[in-house]
Amino acid sequence: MKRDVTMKHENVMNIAKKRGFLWSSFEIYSGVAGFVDYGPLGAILKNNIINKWRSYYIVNEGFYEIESPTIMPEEALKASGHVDHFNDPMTECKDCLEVYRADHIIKDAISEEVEGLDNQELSALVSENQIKCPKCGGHLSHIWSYNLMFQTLIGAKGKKIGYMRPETAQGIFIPFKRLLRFYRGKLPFGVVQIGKAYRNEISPRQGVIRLREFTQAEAEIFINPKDKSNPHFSEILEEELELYSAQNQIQEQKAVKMTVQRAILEEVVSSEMLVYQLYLARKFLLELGIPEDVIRFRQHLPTEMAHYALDCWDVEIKTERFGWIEIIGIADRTDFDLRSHSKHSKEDLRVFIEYSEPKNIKKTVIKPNMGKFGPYFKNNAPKILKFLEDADFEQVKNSFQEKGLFEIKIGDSVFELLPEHVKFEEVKETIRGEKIFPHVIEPSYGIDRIVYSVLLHSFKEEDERSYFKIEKSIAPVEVSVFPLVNKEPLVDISLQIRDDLRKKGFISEFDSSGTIGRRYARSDEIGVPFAITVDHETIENNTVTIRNRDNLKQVRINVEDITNIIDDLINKNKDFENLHPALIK
RNA sequence: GCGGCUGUAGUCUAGUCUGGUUAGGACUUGGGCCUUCCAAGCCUACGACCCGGGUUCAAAUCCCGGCAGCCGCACCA
Repeated sequence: MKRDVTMKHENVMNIAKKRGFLWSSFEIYSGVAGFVDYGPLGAILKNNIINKWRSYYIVNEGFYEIESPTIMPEEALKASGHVDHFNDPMTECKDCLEVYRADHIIKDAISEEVEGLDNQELSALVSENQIKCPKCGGHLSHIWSYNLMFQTLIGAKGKKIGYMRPETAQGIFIPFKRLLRFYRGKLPFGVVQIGKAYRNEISPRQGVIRLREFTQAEAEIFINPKDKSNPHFSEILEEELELYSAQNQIQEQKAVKMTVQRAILEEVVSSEMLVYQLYLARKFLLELGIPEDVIRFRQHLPTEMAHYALDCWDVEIKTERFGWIEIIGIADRTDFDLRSHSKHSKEDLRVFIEYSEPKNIKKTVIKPNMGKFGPYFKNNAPKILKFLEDADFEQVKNSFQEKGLFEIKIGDSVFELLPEHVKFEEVKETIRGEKIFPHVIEPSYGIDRIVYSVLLHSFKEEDERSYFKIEKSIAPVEVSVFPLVNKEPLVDISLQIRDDLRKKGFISEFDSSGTIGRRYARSDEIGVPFAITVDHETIENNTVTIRNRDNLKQVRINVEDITNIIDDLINKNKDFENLHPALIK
């Protein structure tokens, strides 16, 4: 039987809605596309995923987290390029009402690069070249800007334009000087931020895959452009990655599985630091329970890569409904952002890199003979002095030999420098280092898409049973507690056990409604990994059964051992099969 | 944004074409009975015509607008 490929997606989303994982927002007001609510279980799941992310990047990598505002002033986003990039010029056909990216159809029509032109210039091109609707040949409307950023006004007078941030990254670049000082001036260092970002998508229609408000977890790793190594590189040489390089894509080949070592040797991935981030992303996804065979790394084609990026890889997850979707982007952003913020803010955002050995250099400087220089040039002397600081002495010397003078052009004026005005002097200088803009390696996780991937790939349908096989370390509810029948004293004992579990920090639920089978089914459906059942034997010998969601097996354990055993299973990652084998029923 | 299709409890659905009594059913859920291990059964309760306007004595039903969903196109630095 041929299965509808969208079935699984539908079923997952239905249960997610029914059981409180994901809802579309503002439902009682008909909803607004591109926004979702995380329900009670969805919110825990999302937080569990985020906390695992923190354990990777903050605990293991030693990066620190910051939190910056979600509203940003226009200047900051001008510097980052978002004000220009997010203003897409649009036009519409007056006849067939088709809407186009104006720059795209102009570029296609006249085969010229039109990037950077404003709407008026684009409109002029349309009329000069008599560009018509590519579909029906109709007249095109005026060109307007569609801004993908949500705009707002800051302050009571509402004069200052602000935008909801389109990515969290900028919030890390802007306080770079403070961060550099926090890390005591030494590269490399990493900073992370987890939070909401906003993009006013034209037509978001893929549910949680394309949201107008979404959660990003981003790390910005600042490194020396001349040293993109990673201290753990030697430990991961033999790790395998499914790499779908730009070359593979262009030549219409398949993705290639290769070791980390080979990826670097063959220059498939541009740096150790970048490939280490790919490895880390894969490890993280596997630990969330996402199967290996639905993960791949796709390199951006030169044409799709942001203009500032040097190398960029998407971590993609295979879905039945949407094909391969990007859930993590890992880019080498070079020094674009810091350089740009530095230019716009006029703050020096460079890092002083000390050479391992100070460099002693000899150079010849042009030293003015002020006794003659001053009286000769008079009030022009200061600017000529400044000019000579950067001048090439060889050039001056040669000019003296050939013409007996050297012409200095400053603005519209020309000055004649004579040999008697200066002397050449050889000086020794010690250079201890240089100031550079660090490069940035950025892993950027789309948390909402990861939540979707976790739900999608943990969903199991077996016979009459459907459930989320959510990795136990991120399961929203950790333990269910049931009385076998809804009778005292079983109910009372069950409630007591649930409360003990809660006191030990486990999210635990009690259920006595319906039959035991129904309760297991309800518990499975929300992915609770373990269920404890209180039965008649409990009264006799103080034991209960613990049931494993994934294989329905039960083990009888002592009531006193419950919290320790749950702790072993969930926090210490102990295998259910290795619990008290003598007691397996 | 454009075009087509669709909107009835938490879910699936009858009723809409041909306007007319209290919008019917199943599943789910809550309460109770029964029940000693995987959605059984019985009793009982809660629960809906997407929103706004129009036509009409009367609108879930016809018309217009909005919103949302699905499909196609476009868009997705």
